Amino acid sequence: MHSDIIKYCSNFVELTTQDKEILNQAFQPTFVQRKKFLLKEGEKCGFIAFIASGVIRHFHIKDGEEITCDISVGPCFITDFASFNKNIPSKFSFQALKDTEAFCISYDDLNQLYNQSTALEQLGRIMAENVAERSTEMSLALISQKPEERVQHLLASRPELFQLVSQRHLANLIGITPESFSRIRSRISKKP
Amino acid sequence: MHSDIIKYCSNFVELTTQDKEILNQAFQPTFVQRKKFLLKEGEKCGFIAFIASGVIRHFHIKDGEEITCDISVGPCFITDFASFNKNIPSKFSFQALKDTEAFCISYDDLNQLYNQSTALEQLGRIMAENVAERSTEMSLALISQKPEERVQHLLASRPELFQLVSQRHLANLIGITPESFSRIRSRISKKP
DNA sequence: AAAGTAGATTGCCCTCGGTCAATAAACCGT
DNA sequence: ACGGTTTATTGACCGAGGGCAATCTACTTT
Repeated sequence: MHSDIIKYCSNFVELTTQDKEILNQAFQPTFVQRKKFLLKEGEKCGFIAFIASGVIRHFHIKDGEEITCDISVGPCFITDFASFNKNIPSKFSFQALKDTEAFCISYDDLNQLYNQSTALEQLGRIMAENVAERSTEMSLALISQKPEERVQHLLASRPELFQLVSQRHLANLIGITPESFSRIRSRISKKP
Repeated sequence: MHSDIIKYCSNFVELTTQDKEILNQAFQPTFVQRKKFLLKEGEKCGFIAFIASGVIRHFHIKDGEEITCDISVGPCFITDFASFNKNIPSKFSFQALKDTEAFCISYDDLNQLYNQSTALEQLGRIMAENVAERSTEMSLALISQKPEERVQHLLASRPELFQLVSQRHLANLIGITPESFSRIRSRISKKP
């Protein structure tokens, strides 16, 4: 629902009635059917999307292969900041893995919105900080842990993903092949 | 110099005379001698630091080993958002590799500053977006490229680092051992 | 200048994960 | 329910990178 944006954002900042009004008007509802795309690599990512419900897979194509680099489960915000801010083609595609209810706002509308309310500007900052935090943590995991540790960490920290997405995508996410992912899993379940 | 903050920030937002005044007052100068620490892992990172000049190595300790996960060359801002925002112990140490001129602001002072000026709130958002962008790119490189590609990319994109930091640190940064780093480099210089 | 410490390089061996291929199972569209 | 496609698992083989140790060099420290 449209009002989910309000509910979600209220977790981070205090919104006035007017702020809520602005949010409601600025975000355009966009339904994305399972397997369809919210963004295709090479296009400009001219929006920030609030994913009210559903699941979005972020992937990049390398040597003809899709590399899944993130899985976003609603409610959350997604965008490609590099493309969004610099107005350049995106390196990523956003594909729905489940029917997804999204609400999008364009660059210009967003900046206008930022100028109208400090709470919203603050919200934008907090969202960016959260992305920064998450991907810093992800980089650290990738350079400091071995594949087997990363599998264990994934099992422990995001078990819900195993119902939502295929193992080949999960394997990409932690930088290994689907075959290794399968082998490591079976190795883990035998040993412990 | 203190005024470097103003110069740097002006690249991102328009600052009024008053904004400049506020910035000057809010940031406390902190000199960090080569090899000394701006932050030690386990402490709370209660500040955002503007690095006016110098070089800071970010590292995390894993199994008793230092894992260098970022190198920040001034001018730039650094912090650990996870620790800073949630007020929890940091997973990182910040060590100066060169004598470093930093200017720090505390959490409370920063939030006060955000309330005083939308330009500064905006600045905070843009800094966070930049971190998000950089570390998203870093994660992608780690999951989509092989060690040899990452070495080549590092050589191409940040050659200046080879003068500033030891190879063992650069090796960590791209998730390989110093020995492999050395071997891959010599392999590269022979082949093409 | 000497001694001691840290970094870089190289060799050897080994392991883990990558690659390729075959099979089996689950999923999909019609 | 059917045939076709995608996915998961397993096997066999291989090779890049890891681990360890020895050597050599460069840098600090006194």
